[in-house]
Amino acid sequence: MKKSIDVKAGRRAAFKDEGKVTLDMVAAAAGVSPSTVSRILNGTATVSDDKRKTVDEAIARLGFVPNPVARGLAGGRTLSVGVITQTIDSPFFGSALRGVEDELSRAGYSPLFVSGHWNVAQEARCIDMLRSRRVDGIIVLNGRLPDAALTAHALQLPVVVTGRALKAAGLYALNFDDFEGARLATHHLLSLGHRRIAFIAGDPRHPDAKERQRGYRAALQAAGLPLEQDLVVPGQYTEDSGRMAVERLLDSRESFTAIFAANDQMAFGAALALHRRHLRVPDDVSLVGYDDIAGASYSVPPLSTVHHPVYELGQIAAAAMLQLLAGETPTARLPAPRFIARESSRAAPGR
Amino acid sequence: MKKSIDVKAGRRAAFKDEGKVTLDMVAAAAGVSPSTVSRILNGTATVSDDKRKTVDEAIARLGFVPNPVARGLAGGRTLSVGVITQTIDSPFFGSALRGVEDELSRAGYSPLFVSGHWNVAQEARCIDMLRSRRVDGIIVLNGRLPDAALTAHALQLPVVVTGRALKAAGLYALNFDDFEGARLATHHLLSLGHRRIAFIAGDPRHPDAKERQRGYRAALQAAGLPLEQDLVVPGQYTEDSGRMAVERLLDSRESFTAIFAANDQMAFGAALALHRRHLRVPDDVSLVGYDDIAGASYSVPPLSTVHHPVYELGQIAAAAMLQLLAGETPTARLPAPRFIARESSRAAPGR
DNA sequence: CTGAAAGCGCTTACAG
DNA sequence: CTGAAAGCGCTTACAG
Repeated sequence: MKKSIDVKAGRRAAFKDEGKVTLDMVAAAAGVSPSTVSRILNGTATVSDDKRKTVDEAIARLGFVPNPVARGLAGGRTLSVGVITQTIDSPFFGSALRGVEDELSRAGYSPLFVSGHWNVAQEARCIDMLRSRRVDGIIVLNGRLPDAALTAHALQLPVVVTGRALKAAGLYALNFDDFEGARLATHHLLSLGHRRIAFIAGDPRHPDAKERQRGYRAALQAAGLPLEQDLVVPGQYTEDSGRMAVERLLDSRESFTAIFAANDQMAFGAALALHRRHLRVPDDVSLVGYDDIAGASYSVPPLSTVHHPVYELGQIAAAAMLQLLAGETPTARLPAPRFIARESSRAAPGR
Repeated sequence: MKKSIDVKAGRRAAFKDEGKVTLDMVAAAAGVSPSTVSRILNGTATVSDDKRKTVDEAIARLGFVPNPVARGLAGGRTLSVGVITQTIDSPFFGSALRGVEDELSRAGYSPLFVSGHWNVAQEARCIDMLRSRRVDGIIVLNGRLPDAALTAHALQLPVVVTGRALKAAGLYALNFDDFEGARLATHHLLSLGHRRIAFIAGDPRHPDAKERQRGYRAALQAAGLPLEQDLVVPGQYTEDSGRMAVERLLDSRESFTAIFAANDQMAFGAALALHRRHLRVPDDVSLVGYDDIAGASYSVPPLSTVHHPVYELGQIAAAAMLQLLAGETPTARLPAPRFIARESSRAAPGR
């Protein structure tokens, strides 16, 4: 339900008008036409050096700042790009947002962040909202929007999407190698001599969760170990689901010497469950997470995990968007995942 | 350095034009003037019921969505409010952003998030950017901007600021009671029988850090205990500063049975330092934090801390902004801090 | 209660 | 290389 708000009334009552300087004023001050000022501003067409100089001076002297709103109306571009994030306060995507912001602002663009909450309907509404605000392009950070919806929008304005592999006109997809990351993590545990490695799976609705599980399996297989179905327990990427998964595991009396959780948040939940049962990490059980979120290096003990360069993800996504906007074809790829051994994992007992 | 980007070229080459429907088209379809459609859209002036009906139908049939960019230019309002956050990926402010977003979107407004990075110059640039984008108002989440700068801007457009007490025309300030929160936390430790309670102070450049220290002192004083300067160690609100503070404390051979860290991040660092020295929490040392950030309930052991309703902070700040925009005077206050006892604190040894 | 007209601050074909 | 003019899609006094 929209409240109706009489802004003008409030404004009139309380705020004095800002003494804004317009492009026309600059033109008058420099003794040229507005068109010329506009051209200089945009680097369109060629302008004689002396005119450019007087105009530049006038701009500086008057402290002129172009009005992006007017620019948006007249030129069809708003210098803003929409960013659909799932939860704006996510520990994982937070730094991606910073990466986007930093990269975009270099080129004079601003991000418009909206949250989809992993909800298709909500994400669709975000896109409508962003398009009604005439953003120049849209960056979609993961989410559950169908590929078809994305490719359809990409026909109308540039789209960069993360978390899936997809090829289409006007669209660029960026994806982490979750398979490889999970393989590395599992391999780490194997190389420490662990043979019975439990796996706490992520939310199966996320494609990355499936990839991570595939990586876990592939590593076991490469080591010639069988996949024990009983050591694989479902989770939802939340702390609490990690805690419950370990409780279930412990109650099943299945033996294991290590746990690989498909993300750090579940690993934290797992650590708590182990602590409650008086099992020590890593003395009794080795624990490995995934993502390397902010808290990972300061948990007790510090968590061994797979690091994804998330800040770079944001930066690279933004850079790709700028290329798309410039009519170029992006080619950047994401850096490979790196395993970071900290203190939550050590050699298996008796080795 | 700004890259120059020829957007139009890219757009022309790759994207087909969106078949947008304009207000004029709606007017034509409904057989009324554009003015009338505009009035109906904005609830300005009175319109006869039958016209309203035909117009509403035309809007629905054509799927018309007003263009906020044009609205912004013509009406002087953009239905967007700037939000200066310090670090967009902060564990503390993250949920405030969600609160802002949720509340604003109810009224059809969108937030424009920018990061000030606790840097006055950067924050000032953010404000310039937001104003050049013609936001209708600005919400400043803490930060270091001088009060004078804020009150000056508030003369021109509504400003809501958190993290400081300030009264001025067009401005509304919202502040947590950090003094009280710290008093509660210290009192909790005292009531458990702790007498030698170390305090890890926050970044002294943050006013809340001073308030928290005041609260600590006040509680000791109320209990008739002297303030031991040697038990107060400086920190910067980061995990690492918490870790170092505890190391310093331990090296000083000062005796203490509990630690109160001025924020959770420092408490995590403290916990790690204690762990490294083979001191158990809470068996050997009780530990209390402040903020109740996301990880606090899942650290090992779960951290006792002071909870500030940060999501509500965002919501209330946004609601106050909407009131300011409507020419009303906000009166909402923030809820009081609450102490949450978890497992990192327990009775002092010998009690 | 409703329209015609001007204007918000820019950009961009169209001429020259 | 540069200007005059039209236009982006709305809102809002001004009349009636």
